[in-house]
Amino acid sequence: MVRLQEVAQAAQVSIGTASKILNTGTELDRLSPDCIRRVREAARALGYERNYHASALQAGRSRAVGVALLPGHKEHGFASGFWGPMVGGMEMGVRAAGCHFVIVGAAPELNEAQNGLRFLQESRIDALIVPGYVATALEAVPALESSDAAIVLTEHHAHTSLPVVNVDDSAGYREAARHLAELGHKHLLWVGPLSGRRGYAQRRRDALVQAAAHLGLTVTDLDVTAASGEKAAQVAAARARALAHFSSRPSCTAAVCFSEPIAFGVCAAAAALGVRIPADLSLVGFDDFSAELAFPAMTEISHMLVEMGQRAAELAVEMAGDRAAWDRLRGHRERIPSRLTIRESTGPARG
Amino acid sequence: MVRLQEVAQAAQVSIGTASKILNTGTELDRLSPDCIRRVREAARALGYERNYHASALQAGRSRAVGVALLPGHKEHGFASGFWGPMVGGMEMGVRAAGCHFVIVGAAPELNEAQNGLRFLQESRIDALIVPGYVATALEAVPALESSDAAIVLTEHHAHTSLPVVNVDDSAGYREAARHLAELGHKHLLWVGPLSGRRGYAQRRRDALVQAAAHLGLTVTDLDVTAASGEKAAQVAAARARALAHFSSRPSCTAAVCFSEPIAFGVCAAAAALGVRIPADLSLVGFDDFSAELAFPAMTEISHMLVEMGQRAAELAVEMAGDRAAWDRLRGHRERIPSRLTIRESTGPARG
DNA sequence: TTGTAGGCGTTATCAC
DNA sequence: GTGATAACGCCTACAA
Repeated sequence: MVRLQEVAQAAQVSIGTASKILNTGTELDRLSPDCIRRVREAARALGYERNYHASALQAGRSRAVGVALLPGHKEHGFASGFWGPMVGGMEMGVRAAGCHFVIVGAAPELNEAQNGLRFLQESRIDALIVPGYVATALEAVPALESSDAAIVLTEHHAHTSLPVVNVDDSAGYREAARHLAELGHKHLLWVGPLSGRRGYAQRRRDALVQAAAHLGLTVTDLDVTAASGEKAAQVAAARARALAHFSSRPSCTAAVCFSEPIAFGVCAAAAALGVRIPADLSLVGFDDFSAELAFPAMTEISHMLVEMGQRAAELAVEMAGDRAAWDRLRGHRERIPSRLTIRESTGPARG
Repeated sequence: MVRLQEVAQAAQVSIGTASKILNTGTELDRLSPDCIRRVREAARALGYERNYHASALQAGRSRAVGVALLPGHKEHGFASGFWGPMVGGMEMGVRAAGCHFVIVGAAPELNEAQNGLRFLQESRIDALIVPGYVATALEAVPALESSDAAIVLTEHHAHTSLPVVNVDDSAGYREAARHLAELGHKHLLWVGPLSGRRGYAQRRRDALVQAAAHLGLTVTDLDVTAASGEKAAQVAAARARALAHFSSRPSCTAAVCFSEPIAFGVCAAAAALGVRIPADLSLVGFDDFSAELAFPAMTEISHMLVEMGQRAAELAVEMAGDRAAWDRLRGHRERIPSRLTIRESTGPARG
């Protein structure tokens, strides 16, 4: 390891001068260009790199942001594709601010969120992001809330005074309705769970219904409530319901689904019945994780997870910077609009 | 922030004693139980957490492992599901060793791998993992190689003296052949690219053909070479070829595919033709990212990416620990066998 | 413009 | 059993 000391020696300057030139970049204008050059060259020649820990120790902060991925995220995320895009977006956001990015896992006796809190206290990270979606996240919130630190939540719908970044499901459904209206569709089919107590399904359907009404379209419901949360169960349930529905001559020329598994189920039913997509039926999914695996490639509404992660990271970085931001962002909520990605499964309404 | 100093004061001991008790845990047996208790209580009461940077600075190492995700990984990974499982596995491996896990991104003027090298030099991380698959990774290797540091590669097939963890594609195809043989299938169809210069396709097909021969099964080829690397193009190409193939009465009762998109294409063709899966045709895919979206849920060979990431992390941790391991692991290669996950798309051969 | 002293929080060493 | 002291490498402030 090359120390600043050695660089200074090689360049015949004091360690303080070398520090200014290489690391802090302050008062550069007051130093002789020759001196600056000498130091820079010496550093390069010796392969000097500043010691992160020494620097962080003295600065009192780490320029690092962490994300606490709770157990549910991993299972959910690995399978569904949630995790990758969101964490990727965070990475981009963090990186853009010149900070670095740490994945906070569990520790003995400490779950991920608690460990994140510890990382904050250890000043191993300056800010923490805690994604929601899973029950554990909710439980963790009181502790987070009371910790008075730089913490950002994502996809969190319960009360909190911490800043939150959520998806706006509705935007994409409005876009979908508009898109289908432009293609001449008059009668839409909503395919999704009608009975579950999950707010998501209701919000999504409401968005579609409202937008449709606004555009003069009707919406018929096709209830798909799968036996389990497993994707395969949802595909199968949707397929079975769609099979039944499309066997009688249906009046709807377009189906808008609650989720990707449901859309794939409808797609499978269509293929089995010889219902052509999009000629006979336009199909819109939601999630946008594996849309290209469908045939034809599925038009889907995307959560915009990359953007969500990125935005959460930006807020985290903002909070990491100055404590004034903690107050400024108290109670802050923002919603990233979901967006329709048009592919091959939507087309002009059947004449 | 609570310093060790303050805890020591509160507990009426010296700072050195407090350090032994709270952080290093050495020589605990030589201290009075009462003293230990006092210190522990004071620490808890004050909410003391060791300062990570101070500790890392003095120890000369960070107990952190990084992964350099090159640009290609992100695009590839976000879309395909590579990234999530692999990084998740790494996280588990790193965590199990009590280290923490950093995502190394690009920096101005530095790509991810180069930045990873810098992180190593800065002793911001003790070891670095560089996943392969993408061209950038290959280009980065010479620099990594010559850097004499704790670096592990994954899925890297060119020459290097750094330790490498690769997938063993073949294992899963052997399993698939055995599985199908047990179900009474005699004639298999290989569906994949035959002409491309990609080693992957050839290795996978070879594994299937060999295993089949061994079991007394025949293998017929169905060449699917898509116009582009896009998944949708591969699905469409596979569907078109399969449509043609299955329109004439085919002798094969089972199809084994090169990839998940190809398997989805075959599945779509089967649905369109009324070929029932698995009653008329058993279908095996490869990748295992979205197998549950198919109807019926697709039997697929999994890359075992979680295991791969985990194993790479274990090696990285081993190298982080002592430099002796650098030599011990020079030229080390290991292969994680891919594995068949049986779902609903395979069944007894059509009588 | 440059050098130096002091401190960031922890830990290892060694006398007591 | 315990308590000073000197690193770890960098940065700020102040003196020269």
